[in-house]
Amino acid sequence: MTAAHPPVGQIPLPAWLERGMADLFPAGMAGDQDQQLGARLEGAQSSGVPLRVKLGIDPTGSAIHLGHSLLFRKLRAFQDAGHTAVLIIGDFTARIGDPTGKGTTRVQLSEAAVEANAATYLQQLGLGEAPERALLDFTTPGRLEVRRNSEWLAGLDLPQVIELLGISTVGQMLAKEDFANRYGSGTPISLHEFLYPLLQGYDSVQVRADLELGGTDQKFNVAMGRDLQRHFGQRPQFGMLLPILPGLDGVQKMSKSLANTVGLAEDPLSMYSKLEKVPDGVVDDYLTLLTDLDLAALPENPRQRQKLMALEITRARHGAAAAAAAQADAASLVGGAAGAGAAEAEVPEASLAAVNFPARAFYLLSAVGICASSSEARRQIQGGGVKLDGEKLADPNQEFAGPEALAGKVLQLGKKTFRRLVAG
RNA sequence: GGGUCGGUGCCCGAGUGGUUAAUGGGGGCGGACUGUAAAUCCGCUGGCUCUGCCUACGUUGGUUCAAAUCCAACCCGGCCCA
Repeated sequence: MTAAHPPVGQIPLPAWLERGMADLFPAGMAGDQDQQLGARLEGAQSSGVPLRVKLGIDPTGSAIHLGHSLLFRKLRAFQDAGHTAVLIIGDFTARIGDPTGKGTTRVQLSEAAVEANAATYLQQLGLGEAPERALLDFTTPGRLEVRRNSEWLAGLDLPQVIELLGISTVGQMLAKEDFANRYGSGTPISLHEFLYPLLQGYDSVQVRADLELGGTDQKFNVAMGRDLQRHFGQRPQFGMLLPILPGLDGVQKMSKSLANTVGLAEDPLSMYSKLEKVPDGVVDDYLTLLTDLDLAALPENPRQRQKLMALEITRARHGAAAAAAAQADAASLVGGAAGAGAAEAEVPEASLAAVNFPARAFYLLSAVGICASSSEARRQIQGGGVKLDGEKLADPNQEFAGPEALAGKVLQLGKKTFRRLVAG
C-alpha cells in the first residue's frame, strides 16, 4: 500500500442520495472505480442502463410504519432519479425469520399468512393509489420490479444449499452481534437461522443488484450479499444503510412489538397527534428521514419544529387538507374543548352494528374496539380516562338502551384515541 | 445419549402446601402537571354485558380437605460430558 492519496478521483454523490444516509460501503477508494458508488452512478448515466436497487422486505407483519417508510422513501428517490427499484418480498425467508435484532428464534410463519401480508404491504405502499400519495412509483415503466424470493429459493436443492453454506463460516456467523450475544448468553440459535443471511444474500445474486438498501442493522446481511455475488462471479453490490428510526418513545427503535409506531394506514388525526408529541431529541431525525423539507430553513422553536414535522409527514400521506384538519382537531381535542371542536374532525368511525343493546359502558368500549377487553374498559372508566362527547363517564355500569342515544357522539379514551359512533 | 440446572402473568423476577389473580421492578394504559413530550406524583395493569362467574404459575396425570408450591411421566431450554 502506498500512502493514501487525497480523494482526487472521488466522485461526489448527489444530495438526494446522501440525505439521511448512515453508512455506505464500500467506502470508495480514489483509484478503484469499482469501489465507488459515484462511478457506478455515472456509468449508469452514460450507458443508459439504470442501476438495480434492491430492497428486501419480510412480510412478517401486516402494517407498514414510518420506520419502514424511510427505506421506501430512499428507494423512491432512486426511482425518481431513473433507476430500477427491485422490491423483494421475502415470502420464503419470512418463513425462516430474520434473526437480526432478535433475542430469540422467530416464529416461522405459514405460507398463507405470508401471502396475505405481502398483499397488504403492496397496498400500503400505494399500489393502485394516486401517484402523489403512493410511497413508490408503481406506474412509470421500468421503475419497479416486485419479486418474491420463493421464485428462486423454494426450488433450491440440497447440493445448492450446501454450496451456499460453504461460502460462509461459523466464525463469520458468530461475528454477527445478534448471534454472538445469543451464543454468549446461552440463548438457543437454531441452525436454520444461519441460513437466513445466506438466502438474503442470494437474493442479491438472483436480481443482480447494484445496490442494496437496508437499515444499519442489516449490514451483516447486505455484506453477505456482496460475498455471494463475488462467489457467483458478479460485480458486488453497494450497501447503503439508513438509520433505524427511533420510535415514538424516542429511545427504542420503532417497532410494532414495542408499540411505538405510526402506521402508514393510520388516520390523519392519530398520525398527527402521535407525531406532534415525540420527544424533542428525535424531531430532527424525523424531519431528515421522513420529509423533504429544507433542513436549513426550519423554525428555531422546538415546539413549532415538532408541529411542522408532524404536519408534513401527515401531509405526505394524507394530503394537505386532511393534515391541516388533523392539526386543528388535535389542538381542540387535547385542549379540552373535546366534542365541540371534534364535530367536523376526521375521527375514525366505529359502527354500533355489532353492539348488543342494552349495552353497559364497559362493554360498549370493548365492543367498539376502543379497549382491548371489557375488563380493561372497566378499569379505564374507573380511572377517569373515558369521555363521551367531552363528558367524563363515571360509571362503568352505565347502561345505554339503544344506538339512538349514542349515534353521532364521540367516544374518547385518554388524549389521543377517538371514535365517532355511527349507527348500523 | 449421560450428568446437572431450569421453565411463573407483556418482559425480568420473587414465591416452596393453606386468606389472595400470585411480592417487587420494567414496560404499557389512564389521571395531575408542562409548550406536546420528558422528569415527577397518583391510579390501573388475566378474561367475561360483572355486585358474581370463569381461566391461570411448561404439559398431562397423581397425592391431599387444600398445590405455583409435594410425586410421576412427558415436552422444551441452558451448561458440562460424549
